[in-house]
Amino acid sequence: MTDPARGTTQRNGTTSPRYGNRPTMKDVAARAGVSLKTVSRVVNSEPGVTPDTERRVQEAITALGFRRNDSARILRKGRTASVGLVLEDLADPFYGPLSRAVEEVARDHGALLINGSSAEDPAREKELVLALCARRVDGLVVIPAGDDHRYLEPEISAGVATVFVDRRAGRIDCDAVLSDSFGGARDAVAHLIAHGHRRIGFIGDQPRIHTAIERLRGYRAAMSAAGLPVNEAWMSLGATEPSRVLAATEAMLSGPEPVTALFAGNNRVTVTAVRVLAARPGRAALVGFDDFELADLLSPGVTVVAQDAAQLGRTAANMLFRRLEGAEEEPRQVVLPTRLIARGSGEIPPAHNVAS
Amino acid sequence: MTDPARGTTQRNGTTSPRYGNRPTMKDVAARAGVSLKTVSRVVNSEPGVTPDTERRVQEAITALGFRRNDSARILRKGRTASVGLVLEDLADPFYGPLSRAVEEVARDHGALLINGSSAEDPAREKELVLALCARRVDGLVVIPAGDDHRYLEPEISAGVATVFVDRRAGRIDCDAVLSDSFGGARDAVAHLIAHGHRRIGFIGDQPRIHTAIERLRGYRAAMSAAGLPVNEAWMSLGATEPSRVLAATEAMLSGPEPVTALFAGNNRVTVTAVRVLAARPGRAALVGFDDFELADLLSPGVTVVAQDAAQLGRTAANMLFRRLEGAEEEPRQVVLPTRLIARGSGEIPPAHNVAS
DNA sequence: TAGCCTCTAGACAACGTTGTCAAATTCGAC
DNA sequence: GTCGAATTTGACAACGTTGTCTAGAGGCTA
Repeated sequence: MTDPARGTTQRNGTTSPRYGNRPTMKDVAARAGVSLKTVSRVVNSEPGVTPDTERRVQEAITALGFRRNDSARILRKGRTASVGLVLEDLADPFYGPLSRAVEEVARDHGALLINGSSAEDPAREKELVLALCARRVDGLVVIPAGDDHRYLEPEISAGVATVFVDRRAGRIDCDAVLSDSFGGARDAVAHLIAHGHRRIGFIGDQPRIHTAIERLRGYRAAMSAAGLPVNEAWMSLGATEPSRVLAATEAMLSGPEPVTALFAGNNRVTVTAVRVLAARPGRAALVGFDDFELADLLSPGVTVVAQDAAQLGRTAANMLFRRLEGAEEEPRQVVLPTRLIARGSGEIPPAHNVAS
Repeated sequence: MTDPARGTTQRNGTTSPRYGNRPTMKDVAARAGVSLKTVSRVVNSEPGVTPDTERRVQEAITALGFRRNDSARILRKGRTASVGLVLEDLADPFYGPLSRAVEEVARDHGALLINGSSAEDPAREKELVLALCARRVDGLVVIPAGDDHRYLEPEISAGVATVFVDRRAGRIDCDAVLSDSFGGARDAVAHLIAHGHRRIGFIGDQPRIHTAIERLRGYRAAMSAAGLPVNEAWMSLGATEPSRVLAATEAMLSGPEPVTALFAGNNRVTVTAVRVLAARPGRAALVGFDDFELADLLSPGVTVVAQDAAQLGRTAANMLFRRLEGAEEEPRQVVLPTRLIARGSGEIPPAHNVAS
């Protein structure tokens, strides 16, 4: 037995396919009494096959239940017709639509989507990205967890088209599609200031993450533009798990200089903040980054800076396929605008909240 | 040029890798002055290589930026270490956690996940499933859109392990992991009846979909167990897009025999129903199938029959890998229980709602 | 030093497909 | 009936990897 992939090399007939395995073009060819290449031609609808021959081949294909092995095809053709998507967590409602949008564009180009969740762990991001490269995906869409992507350089220069989404690539020059985190954050905080707030808290993601820094920058810019001082205790960057956000929120609302309004740095933080505020007496104002379903039905409705996740995905995927079709431009960074949606929670005046 | 996959066959040195393409083991071997097989041994950490040889090979690998081509490996080994997941829509918050759960199990088994959205279109489901089979995924997790899966028979008997989730397979005998749609729906409606409702509406998914039928059955069972008559106008199955659900809800609430409570057949229907009810004077009771984020923060909180999407995915993936590891049991159907979570919206008594 | 055994390394075929090229066949026109 | 062109078909190599088998180098014992 020189045959590694076969469990049993026994045969169930004369020239029929090997037992327990799928028939190949060779099997089809034998059954139809034609050559391998003719089968290939029929399977790929290539010209130059008599209707009669084609019929015989088709019959053999049906009879044997043949299906072309795309692994072999990929190896031969050098293109996998698949793109990889690495994101943080598919279960996060922000990434679902993004992933779906990438998938749709891929589908329009006849490609399948392989995705993986990094769980916000840089090591796992790298592991996933490299596994996808080993599979020779034609292109990669990456929502990075880490901040150093030099490990991707050999892959990119070997021809793996890559587009970063939502966060910039770290230490390499690469296509990216971003939301205007800075501007959006600035607008959010300006909105709170316009409604009379002077002590505003910011709870954001881990400082390793690009958007967290940008949003903090926007927060500072808005405060400074209004001539307001900023207290270190009003800014908290870290993991977005509920327990930490809860603690940070409580601390800001009850410190020596309690904030009267909160700016939440992403959808998960916002939801936790809503819970905390709902459980507290008094009402603090709140604006969140990212829109979320039902934000309008809460009371008060939650004011948010919305970014279009699907549009991010679509834009990135389109850039990717443009590159795959041979575009040789310099790496580009596209920044999509955000939109402030006022629903009430940002318009609660400070007087309602603070005793004195 | 007998070389299809290469754009240019020019070389950039003597034995260096081909221009514009990735180096192969052959290139590494040439550079390290060893044979192909030795490189393979190093790459796969096989024993029988001197430390010195190994070092030379590693150096060549690093210098050339070699990464093993998994397409070739897959072809040779006969296993792709990937599983396919076909679902309805990755952007739906119900499927995100499910997909993530499948991914985690796959990851534990060293496999990647390829997913595709059927958009609830049976033709597209079939197309996707067969594309995945052509890629020779080791296994398939399918949330079916169609109701006839005989097209999968040759694939399954050729060895593609397959598990259906959330909905039963149509016209074939296959592993499946389901939620107790019947029981959950019965509980939901019984809850409404217990709070005094006698005219209850049901808005569900398209009747082609297994869960829609089961939930309708549960609705009827609860009504009939309470000795309540059922009016055809109180039941509406169809697409879950907001416009239809809105129309159906309005019709039930304002017909000649208006309902005083609604049972919504899935998360999307529930959310639309919440919107409709919020915009109307008077309060109708509501229970939804599927839990959703923030259901507890609405006023009133939305009572739901919760199913654990992640658990569905995890269970299915585990069944899949058990099969892949050689389990030869009969096809099994696992039914996971649902849980009624009372939050208030189901406890609104009919008197509050109807004028007379 | 012969004989045997172990360990390292390489030659070669195979996985299932597609591109190239050449052979065989058909057809029409002279 | 012959020639040339067009059409259909097939033989073969190649994609990049891994499994098998064998050759050689080196160590040990007698």
